[in-house]
Amino acid sequence: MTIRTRRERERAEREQLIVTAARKLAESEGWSAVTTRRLASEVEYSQPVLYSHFKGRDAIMAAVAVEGCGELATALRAARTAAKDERGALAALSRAYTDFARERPALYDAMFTHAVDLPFATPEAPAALHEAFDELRLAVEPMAVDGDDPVLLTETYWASLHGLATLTRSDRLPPEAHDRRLALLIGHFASTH
Amino acid sequence: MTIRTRRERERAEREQLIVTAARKLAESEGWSAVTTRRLASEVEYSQPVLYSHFKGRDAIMAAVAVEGCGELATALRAARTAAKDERGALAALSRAYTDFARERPALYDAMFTHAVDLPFATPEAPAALHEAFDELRLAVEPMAVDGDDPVLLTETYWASLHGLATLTRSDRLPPEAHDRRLALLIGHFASTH
DNA sequence: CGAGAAATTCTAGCAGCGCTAGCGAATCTG
DNA sequence: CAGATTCGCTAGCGCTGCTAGAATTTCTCG
Repeated sequence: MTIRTRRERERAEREQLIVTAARKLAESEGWSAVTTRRLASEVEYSQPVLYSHFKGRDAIMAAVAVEGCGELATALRAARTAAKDERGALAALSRAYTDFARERPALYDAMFTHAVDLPFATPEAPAALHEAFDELRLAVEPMAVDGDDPVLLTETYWASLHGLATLTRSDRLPPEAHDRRLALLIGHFASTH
Repeated sequence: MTIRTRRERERAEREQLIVTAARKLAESEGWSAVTTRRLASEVEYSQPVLYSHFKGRDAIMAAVAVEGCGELATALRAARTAAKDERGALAALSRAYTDFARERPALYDAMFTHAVDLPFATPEAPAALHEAFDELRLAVEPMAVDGDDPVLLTETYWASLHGLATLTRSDRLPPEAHDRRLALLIGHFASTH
């Protein structure tokens, strides 16, 4: 029994090793550099070992994405709770969100750009994902007026942040005006505050 | 001279054939199905012919993207000019934009999601791209208040539409509430109209 | 302790990818 | 019609994700 648990623990550790290596490699050289061969050599195992942990390359990306959601949630919470009023909280959270996307592009892509078969807008979605969305909701909710559905409003605001983050990072929007676009967005969503 | 022009015309026709085939293939089976071998067989030439027209696979995607921009501009113009007032124009254009992304996902990805080395936010950007952005601007501009920079406001609104389109299409936002999210967005950007 | 069973990891390989060198055929020039 | 030039082809390189089956290690039990 103890042997079984030890082996299971070692297996879990190796799985974490793989996810960490994949993430590190993606962050430093982009997802195109994360090949199964390269990743296998990085963790000092052979290729097929990866497939005993994950269904395929995409499943590894999904695991990295879930990790990223947890960190995004943490970053958003820190920004939100440090602000002194509701509008300040929304501004700080928005800044934290787009900073996260800019500074960890590979992680962000795995989470929100790359096609990945994670359940999202359902209860079965990973807890970390719900946490990140809840942080958004806590900052956006206070801006709701009269009949606004808070969840729908949060989804809409999230989409705006996501659009700004992705279009700016791919140079489809000039980066130097990012702050002013963010201010415009906040201005329109928090006009009554 | 006439021989030269004839050959140039034939070359241009073949190039268009490639772009059209690439687009068709991408729309029906996704970009992952657009391999150089498959595309070559589709146009009934050998692989290396593609490389005499385009630098590589990405350049073919870029050509498809430019075509897509032209069609998006057309769709946006039709929606905008058919509306009877400014707010209606913004609503119609927004709907047309997200419809375009939903109905032509591969085309939309080539234009705005896939990393592609097209000049975007510069004067050297393809004319079709400027046309599409101008359509957005013409609909958004009337919503600007006092000191708002119309271009920045357009960029911000575009980002919001882009975020809604991409997150909805990848099932990261529940599709059935798309209309209500769009209404919320318009409500916040056109609050004074 | 040591042989058989079971679990695990590795080697080797498949089919397909983007891309290119270099040869043969078709076309144009004088 | 011969020589030069352009053109498109065949063949191949190094890579990809993924997997079958052999080989090795680990555990079980007489």
